[in-house]
Amino acid sequence: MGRAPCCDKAKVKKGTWSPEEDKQLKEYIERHGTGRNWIALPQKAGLRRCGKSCRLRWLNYLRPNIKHGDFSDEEDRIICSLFVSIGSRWSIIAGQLPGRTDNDIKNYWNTKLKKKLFDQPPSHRNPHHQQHYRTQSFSSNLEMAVPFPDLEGIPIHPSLFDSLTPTFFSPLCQRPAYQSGNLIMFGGDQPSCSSSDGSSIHTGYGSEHMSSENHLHEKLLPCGEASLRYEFDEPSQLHACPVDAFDKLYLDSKSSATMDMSLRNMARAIYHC
DNA sequence: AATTGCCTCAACCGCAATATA
DNA sequence: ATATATTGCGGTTGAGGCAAT
Repeated sequence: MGRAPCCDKAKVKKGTWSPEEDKQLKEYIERHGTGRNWIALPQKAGLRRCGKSCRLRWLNYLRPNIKHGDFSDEEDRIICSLFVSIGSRWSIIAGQLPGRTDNDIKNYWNTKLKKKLFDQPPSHRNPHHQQHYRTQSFSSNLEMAVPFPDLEGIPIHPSLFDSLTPTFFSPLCQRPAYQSGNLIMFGGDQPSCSSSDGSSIHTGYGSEHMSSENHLHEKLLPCGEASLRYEFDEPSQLHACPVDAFDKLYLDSKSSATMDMSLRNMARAIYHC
């Protein structure tokens, strides 16, 4: 028996919100608040929408002081540093960027920032090139060692590898990756980054997950305990730790060249192996 | 001008965590 | 302590727009 649906799918409207619906929702919330009950809200507001849909619409688009588009270099830098350190925990990353939503940042990372950082070949519109990228394969027993002097001591979250998987090293996602000194290793007998069911290891935020995640970090990055501990209870603390580490990648504050080059080099090295 | 294919982003889905009865 | 309801989150999808052919 499956989970009960949050609303009657047959009675609720789906798809893009109309300006009238936006107005209706905005006016209702401005007048009455959310009442901490999104399930009941659409009915009270006279909307034929699922409560979750209303919540998403409000949080991502209608609430005041939302910023859209035009991410600044500083925002890029914060997103990258946090992603490298904590992975795809968009809500936490969004917490460090006033006016930005997790959805916006997620989209931005997936569609632009990732490509910008990893300098995806410009031939992506060419089907031949694309096919080449997608089908490039590695020997199942292959072990690679990629030198990254710049990354020594920097905590790299396993999901950084996950995030690259579809485009850059799909075959490698089946293979463990770990850092040894200033080498990032692929293949070999080290423990895998993936959970037993094949899903990413960074799903879940509970303390149990964190301890297992740290355990993985220890395996992945034997580069000092200090860099392995993250305090997730207080998001504001996140800013200092990873950004400090991340700053090691910068020669000066004017340019992101060093960081870009480090990550790009990693992507290139992986790709060209 | 028409077609094809890629990119973007708003929205949905399912699951885990949390709150409440 | 347990069951149920609700919220919050990250992954994924698909419509629409755009560029290349």
